[in-house]
Amino acid sequence: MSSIRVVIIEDDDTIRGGYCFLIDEEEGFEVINAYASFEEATKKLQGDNPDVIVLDVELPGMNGIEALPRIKKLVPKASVLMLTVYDSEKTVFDALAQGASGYLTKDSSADKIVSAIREAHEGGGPMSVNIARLVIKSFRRNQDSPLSKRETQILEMVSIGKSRSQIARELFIDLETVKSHIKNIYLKLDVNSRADAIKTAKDNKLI
Amino acid sequence: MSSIRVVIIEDDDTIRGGYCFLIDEEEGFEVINAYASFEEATKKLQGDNPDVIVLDVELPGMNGIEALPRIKKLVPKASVLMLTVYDSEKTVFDALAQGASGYLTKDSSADKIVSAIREAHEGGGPMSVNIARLVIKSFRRNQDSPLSKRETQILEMVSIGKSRSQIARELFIDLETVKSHIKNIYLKLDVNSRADAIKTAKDNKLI
DNA sequence: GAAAAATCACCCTTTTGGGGGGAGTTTATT
DNA sequence: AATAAACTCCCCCCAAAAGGGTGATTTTTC
Repeated sequence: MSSIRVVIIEDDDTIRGGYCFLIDEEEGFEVINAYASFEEATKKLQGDNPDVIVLDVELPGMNGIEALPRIKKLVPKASVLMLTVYDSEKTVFDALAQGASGYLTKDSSADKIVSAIREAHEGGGPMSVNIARLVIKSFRRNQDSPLSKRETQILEMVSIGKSRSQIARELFIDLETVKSHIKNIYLKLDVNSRADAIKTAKDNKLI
Repeated sequence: MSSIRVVIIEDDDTIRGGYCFLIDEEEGFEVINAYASFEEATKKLQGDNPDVIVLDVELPGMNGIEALPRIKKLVPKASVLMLTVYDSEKTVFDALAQGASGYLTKDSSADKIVSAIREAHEGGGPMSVNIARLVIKSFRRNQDSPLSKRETQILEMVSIGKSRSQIARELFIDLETVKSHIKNIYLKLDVNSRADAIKTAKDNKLI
């Protein structure tokens, strides 16, 4: 069984050194290379042929989020584990959308990071609890929505681009009924267009 | 410092007994009650005043997902930790939307469950790696989209209900240009309506 | 039995959407 | 330097859809 080939991209010398040592020491892990920036890594990354790349989000020059799609292009088979100090919602979701395999905050313990690398390599999705909390929160619906069940259902259909008549057909109700529901939705949300209704609803996690 | 009050709802006698013992034994935890179904739990739940509820998804009678909103209504301050054998995408997301605090598969080790209860109580979002993997996968964009950057951007705006003219205004381009982009999007996706475009795009994770 | 939700009806005008065609400029990529 | 892809804008057409007003009936729910 060969070792998991790890590459680290992290600008802070101390942290980089620490991770290097700590991961390389671990049984079954091998740190191939460590870079202080994406620019530095870019030419040698393909040669390194890493299984897992530990990528800092806050990087000088091109940041981790911007670098991620380029890295995926250079070494598509590598799993990328994002490492960050800040857990801002947008950054996390952007990273996940770009194909990050996992997301850890830097306050994670050494063995958490090591096991996260292993999990990422095995196809798992390691996440620190505060990141998971963010994600879970983003899924959570508002429990006291002003909208009725039917209204929520219809707004959901509106939100995926369905027309009134389509909705009417699919719910086996009259077009007029759909109009009426949408009118009430607009009233309750205090908007007067589909786009505004969708925005308001999403902002308030009604859909 | 008082103990974390835990209630377990799980139909399998053996598993329920095991969890009961295992959690109650733990320092700082107290199992107040354990039920075999939601129906059984429903009357006594408020009196139990739990901090964390461990809720099985596969329950006889009303299943865990259906029970979840009712439980949240009975004891809103309790964190609910879902426990399941199956990790189907829809079930997981439904549970998270209904306000589950965390989601574990039953193959999780004893101390993982205990620490998950603690994390849930502390406001974290415990998730087993396979669940996290699901969630991450759901965020991941298709890396080789047929759509151009601009087209993706416009489709994204279409997908949140914006009209052509709104899009034109916001992007500082002509209405005709937007039409043209949308025409090309339809061509590439082989559809001929907004709703179909959105559906196809989402199915293929283009947006 | 009152209130909220869900259903349907008919009026009106404006905007939007989808399809057809063509054509110029910029930006990559080779 | 050349080709392709992306981005931009222009014209035509017309049916469908959206939004607003006002009102009424039935079913659920509390």
